[in-house]
Amino acid sequence: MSSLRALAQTLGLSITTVSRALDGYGDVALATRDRVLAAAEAAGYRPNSAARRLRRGLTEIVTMVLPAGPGHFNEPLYLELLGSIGERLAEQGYDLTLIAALPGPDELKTYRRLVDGRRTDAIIVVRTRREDARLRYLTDVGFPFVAMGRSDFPEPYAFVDGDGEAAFHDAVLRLAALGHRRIGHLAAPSAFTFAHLRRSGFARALRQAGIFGAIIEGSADEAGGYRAAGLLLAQSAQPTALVCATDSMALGAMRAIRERGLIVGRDIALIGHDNIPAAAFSDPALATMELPIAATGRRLAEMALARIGGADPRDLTEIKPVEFISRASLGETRI
Amino acid sequence: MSSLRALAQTLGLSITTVSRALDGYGDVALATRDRVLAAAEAAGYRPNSAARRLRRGLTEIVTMVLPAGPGHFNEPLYLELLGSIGERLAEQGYDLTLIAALPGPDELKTYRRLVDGRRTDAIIVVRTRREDARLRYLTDVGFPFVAMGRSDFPEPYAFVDGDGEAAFHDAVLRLAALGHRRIGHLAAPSAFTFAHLRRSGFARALRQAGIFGAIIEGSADEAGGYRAAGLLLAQSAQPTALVCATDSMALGAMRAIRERGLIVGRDIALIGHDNIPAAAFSDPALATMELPIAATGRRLAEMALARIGGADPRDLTEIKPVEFISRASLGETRI
DNA sequence: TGGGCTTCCCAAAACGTTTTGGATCGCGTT
DNA sequence: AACGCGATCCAAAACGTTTTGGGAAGCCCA
Repeated sequence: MSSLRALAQTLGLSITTVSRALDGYGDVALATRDRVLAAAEAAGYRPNSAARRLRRGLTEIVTMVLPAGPGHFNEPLYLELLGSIGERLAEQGYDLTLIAALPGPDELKTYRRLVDGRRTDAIIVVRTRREDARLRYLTDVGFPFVAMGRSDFPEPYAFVDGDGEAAFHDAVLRLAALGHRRIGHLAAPSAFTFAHLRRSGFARALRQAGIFGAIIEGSADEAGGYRAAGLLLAQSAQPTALVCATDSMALGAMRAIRERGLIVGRDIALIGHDNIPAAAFSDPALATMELPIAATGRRLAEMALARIGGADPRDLTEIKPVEFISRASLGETRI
Repeated sequence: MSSLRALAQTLGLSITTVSRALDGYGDVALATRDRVLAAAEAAGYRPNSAARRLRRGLTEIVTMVLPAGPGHFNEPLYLELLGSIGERLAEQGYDLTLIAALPGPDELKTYRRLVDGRRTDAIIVVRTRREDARLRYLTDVGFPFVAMGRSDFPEPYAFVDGDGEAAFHDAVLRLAALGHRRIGHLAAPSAFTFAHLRRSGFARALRQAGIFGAIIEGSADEAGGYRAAGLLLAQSAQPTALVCATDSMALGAMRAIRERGLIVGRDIALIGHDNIPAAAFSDPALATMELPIAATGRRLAEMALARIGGADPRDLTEIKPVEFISRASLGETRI
């Protein structure tokens, strides 16, 4: 209905002029431009996106591939991230589309379909792994992408990440300052870079403070934390503090600790990461670390747009500081 | 590069024939068809979606509008929902796009942009309200949509919803059977239909069992539950059980209860709704009710596709049963 | 007067697909 | 011998936009 042609007809102008008026070219008389804008407004004109996309060879779509599936999908973090990314993209007239792909042999198929079918202008890769075939593939075909999180991938790529290494290093030193001398770490699967970095920061701080530590790996959810904490607490030299790779794991650990008759914050200090909503309301409230998700999402969106515009990925890397949030689970000074 | 034209050229066929061969028309000789399919496969041909969309007047996109913003966005439920909707849509070659829109005066603008710009073939509306201008608008302009949740909107529309009324009715009767005689309800804002229905079921059960109850409304998150529970517990006749509109509220209530020196599951029974991951790991584990989210998402996707195909919304309504999940917060039999 | 420069406008091509409305050929039927 | 018909194929139009490559006035200056 309300096409350029119709608008042009009612205005007695050519399609070209109307189009250029709407796009704000200096090419068209001011009076004409105002007339066109008024008419477009009145007619409720919205350019047909398919036509514009076909002509310009751009989809005006950014796609985020979610690590779907049990234990992966239900992280509150991602929803907030989606919200902020979408908002930022919308400011530029871009849409955010979502697609699920489990890690595994078929994972790349999803990416190939996106790339070959020109279904999107850029891809946002999340949950990066140390060895990540997705980054290799996208780099090889020269497709614009942005990663949330880092990878061992050697070539330059755009990313935003929290400084998990520093955050966990800092957390251990805090515990040490409180008097803790045996500290455990519930690590997430080390194939994920974020897990690896947090674990490294943890280990570095241990060495630096010259104190004793143990690391046990579990899945990054409540069940994983529960199981890993159970194993750790069964050891002879029980830790007096536990630093967990994620809040979900920490909540699982809380239960394991309770079941052993110990009290979080008194017998064992507990720290998580993410600051999920439930963390502030656990018993006791969970000390945690927070990466500002909204800002991260916006930055990811901006980087994606920049990559579409041809920006060099070398200029698009950002490691954000992580804020420590002290809560009751941290306990009082020890000794 | 790999366009129909290129394919046709290498095959010595017309664009028409190649196109029809790929679409499986009976119009083309079997031998030719095989030849085309093989060539397409070899060339890695993927139809340009913008061109196809322009020509067919379909976007092959379904859009979900998320109630963004604080206290709305961070519900784990929606992420899982997105995953299952997306998966089901992908089976039909449809993409799922996401857009954020806060309830408020500008909310409809978002919907208008979607509709007028033909940016999507169908819209999924979530967090329905009793008075919901979105349903009115979409119905008036005749745009295909599917709602997650019901509304007082009088005209027929497609929806999937959990039977919250029955679920809360049932929950109260369970508590009554355990001996509870004073039961409180932490309601979510009653403008939302889900909150209204859960409250109705609660109230109906009270009348039926002839027992005493109190209802306090709060926002549907931890903070709202904390506040509402605080108010309720400050009353003279303290309830012995609390039924909360959402798990998040229940987790907030837990903290309020603890702060008064009461023990959940002993002094006060507590029931939530949603079965969020944190519910199983709270202290004590939270009894709750669960709507199968994955199935709901799939159904929503199917309904959206059906509406795009022109199906009558009258045939697309489904109220799913809600499952009760008993956990420690329910406590033992009373009296 | 005429050439050159702006300013404003436009016709037509192009993006890659689907679909319409035949065209061609071979074969069996009348 | 002419006709009809099924089986294959195809040229061209169309979807609605952006962009290219000018064209027509109007004005200034020589």
